[in-house]
Amino acid sequence: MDGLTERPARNGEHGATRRRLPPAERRKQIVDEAVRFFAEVGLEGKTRELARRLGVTQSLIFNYFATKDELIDAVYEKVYIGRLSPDWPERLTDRSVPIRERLLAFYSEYSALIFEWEWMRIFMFSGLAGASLNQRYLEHLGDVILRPLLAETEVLAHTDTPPKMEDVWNLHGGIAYIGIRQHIYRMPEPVKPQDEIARAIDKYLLFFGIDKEQ
Amino acid sequence: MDGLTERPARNGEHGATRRRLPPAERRKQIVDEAVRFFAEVGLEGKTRELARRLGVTQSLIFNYFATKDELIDAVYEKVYIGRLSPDWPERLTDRSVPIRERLLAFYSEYSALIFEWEWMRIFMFSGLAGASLNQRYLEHLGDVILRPLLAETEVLAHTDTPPKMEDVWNLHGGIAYIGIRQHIYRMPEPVKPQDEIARAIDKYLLFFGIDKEQ
DNA sequence: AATTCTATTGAGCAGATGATCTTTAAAAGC
DNA sequence: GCTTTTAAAGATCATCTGCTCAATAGAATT
Repeated sequence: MDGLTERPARNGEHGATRRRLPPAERRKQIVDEAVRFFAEVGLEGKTRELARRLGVTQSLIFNYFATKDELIDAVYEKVYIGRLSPDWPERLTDRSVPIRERLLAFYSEYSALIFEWEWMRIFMFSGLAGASLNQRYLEHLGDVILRPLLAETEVLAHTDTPPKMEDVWNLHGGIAYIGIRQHIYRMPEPVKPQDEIARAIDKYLLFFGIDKEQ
Repeated sequence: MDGLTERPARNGEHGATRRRLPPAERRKQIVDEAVRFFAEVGLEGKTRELARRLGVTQSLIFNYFATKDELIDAVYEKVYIGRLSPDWPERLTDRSVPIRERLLAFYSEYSALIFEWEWMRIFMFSGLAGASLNQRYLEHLGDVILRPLLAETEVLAHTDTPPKMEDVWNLHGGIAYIGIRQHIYRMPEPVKPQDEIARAIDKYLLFFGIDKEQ
């Protein structure tokens, strides 16, 4: 109506208006910002607001993604891909290393990934939305991480109550909940998350009478 | 344009069109359906779709709620109010009963409440949206349930590592994660959730060397 | 410096969405 | 049975939203 609609603001970088990026670079820029943006406001965040944050026009987004769903797919891909390192199954089952050490190493690395603000929130948003990626990720996690972990526990367990898959999920859930509290419920971060993880692991091992040095 | 916009469908109840309800009753009907609806699709669910499910016109909703936010507030109120029974703090600290029994009783009742599909999802949606109700609920939970629980644990603990608030959160989180897996991530429900809760509690007590009969 | 190529903008459309207001008709009072 | 009251429907508005497309201008090539 007024001819002033959707004028892009200055680009944050260097405070100068930077136009005409190479397509691959611009595409990456859009996806990166979209990850932050959707993590903050949810997948129903509006493309005009995203464009404003990018300092470009809204129509530019549709030059790189045919539909908003396609952009969301790119966000999913960026966030989900490479999250589960393929060498963990091997390291978790390396019996030359004490189980406690293996667990500490795994959850030290893994928590650094999943306690990330963007991952945690997009994972939750996509879970609520019923995205199949979410369920597939958890199935995969169960198959390549938790099930092997159960097998390791079974080998070492000394108690008469045999370990069950649910016990591994309980260990995992108790740790994941640290991130949920922080990033979804916005509660303060524990002073030393790594210590809490270690205690959760020790609680788990003790329950099955597993010696820490084993 | 065509004069056919937004004609309400038949009301599900008795298959008959039921019109002109007493205001209090209609209001309750709207809130009840809104709870289900928003739990399913999120708080950005559209009022027209809600009206369709109710079998009424969209404008009727705004006859009972000035704005959509006001409706959402009513949903929050309905879902949050009375969730934390006021007599739990007392029962959790009743030392004439063994701690394991107290914990089992509490989490048996509490999990029945929080493992509810609607609660779990609306709690998560409102948490992601940053609703203050969410943080206030968790603060309250920490104050009246978890902190007293820590005190009880401290009294009975036999180990040299003193229990910390984070340990109680870990117990709680591991249990809450059962519901999250089921209702947010849509994974299958554990066969016997009560058994898993019992195991989580035993794990917790064992870690602090607390005798189950104590 | 002129030309070409194409990343980006500017303008706008069609349908959706929260909200308003007038009209209709179900039920209570007489 | 007629009147009054008001719950609910019907119509519509202003704005928002995903998306399209022609016009513009930045940069590489010649």
